[in-house]
Amino acid sequence: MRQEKIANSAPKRRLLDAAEQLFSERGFEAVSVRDITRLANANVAAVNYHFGSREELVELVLARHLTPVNEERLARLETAEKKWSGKAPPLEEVIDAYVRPLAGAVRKSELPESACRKLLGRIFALRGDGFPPELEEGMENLGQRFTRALAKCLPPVPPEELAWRLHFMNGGLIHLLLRQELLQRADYGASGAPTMEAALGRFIRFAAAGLREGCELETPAKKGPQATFDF
Amino acid sequence: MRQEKIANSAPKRRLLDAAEQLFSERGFEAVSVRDITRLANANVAAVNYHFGSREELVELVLARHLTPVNEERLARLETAEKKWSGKAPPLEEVIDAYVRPLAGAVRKSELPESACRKLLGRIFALRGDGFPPELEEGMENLGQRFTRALAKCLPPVPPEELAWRLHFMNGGLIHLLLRQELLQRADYGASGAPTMEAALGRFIRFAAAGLREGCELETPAKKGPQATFDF
DNA sequence: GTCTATAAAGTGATAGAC
DNA sequence: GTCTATCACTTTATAGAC
Repeated sequence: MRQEKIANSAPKRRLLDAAEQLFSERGFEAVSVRDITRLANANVAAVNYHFGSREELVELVLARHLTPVNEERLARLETAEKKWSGKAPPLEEVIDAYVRPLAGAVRKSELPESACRKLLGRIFALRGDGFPPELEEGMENLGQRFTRALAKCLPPVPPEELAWRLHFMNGGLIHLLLRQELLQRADYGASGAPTMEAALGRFIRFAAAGLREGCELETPAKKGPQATFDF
Repeated sequence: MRQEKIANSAPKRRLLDAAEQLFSERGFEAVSVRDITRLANANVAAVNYHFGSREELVELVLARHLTPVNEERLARLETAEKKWSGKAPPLEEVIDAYVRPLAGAVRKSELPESACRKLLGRIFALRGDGFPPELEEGMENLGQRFTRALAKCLPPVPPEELAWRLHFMNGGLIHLLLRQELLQRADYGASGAPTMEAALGRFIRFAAAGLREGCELETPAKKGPQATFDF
């Protein structure tokens, strides 16, 4: 018991922090054990002693950041569904349940905002290639759960079309996390408001409009100009 | 002169093909010179002899695929602008100029469709980190050129908001290229039509709706429900 | 052009001293 | 828990034989 406290204390923490920072900057593959121990001021053998292997450390980092986000996503979705008791919640509220937990994770993390944001982006970008089966399954379930919820919000959108649109949405979200610095001007958000919240607000509106495409026009008259352009 | 013909013949080609295939599967960082020479049935020294170094080979692959795509993007944009002589072309037509050249590149390439698609995705995902300055500059110019064109299509969208929306759009596009296999059912496209064209058609409609968000409602009455949900 | 041999540096992991 | 020393590879690149 007392041992566990010692095991979780300073050096292990330092290694974890160093690893997460480097992973966020360079990606998981491009960081060596020696890079981590150097930054953490620890011995070369420390990673293997504390985490078993480099691979186990990577999987720990993945799970540590992914699991709470996905759990909160599901919790928020259930809250929204209860709130609207049976009926489909507004589309924006479902998307909000999907993306808002990312802002919470960034806020709660001890990493700097940009590092945590990029780390989350790296993690989601890894999905389907290099993900441990347990996390892969969690993402799969989450995807199905939200797909069903969104389908209820968007009855006119056929399932295959919806799948594609959600794919585009996920791409936008990953890019938002991973490459926000490509929008170099940092002075967008007014006052001291956290950038992440503002960015997600913009994202929700963009994604909602994209997902809804073709739904809002109940009047058949408006369908004319849309058909003019052929894809 | 005769020497150049020999230098560009079979072995060099085989190396290039092998490299592109492996890069598309694993990403540029995860492929070693030995992986390439092994797949190309060439000697370990062949890459250095034919391309100078691993890095130069990577940059050649980047330029080979990126440059023609970006050139066609600009050409199509200019064609569209001439066609509408001064006035802003329809939004969908500008997005089309931006994304359709990707389908052309995939079609023209000797690589299998999925390999070429993923390779292009890997390339665009690399932008801003690991891009040679020349290509970085080209992407920067292209981005500014299209941003101006799209701003003309979307006068009600403020510049910062447009920048964010284009960022989301780019993310969706990269994800479409890189991770299309996450949409496992391959039987979406009807008949023998190339998947890439169909996917881009869907993407254009999604992106256009997202970019246009808030523009189509001229009637102030409709703004009520939108403001109900606060971001 | 192609090949072998080798240099010089880096990788994850571990045995065993302290 | 920490550290050194070391193993067994792998990496890119090149000199020099053929």
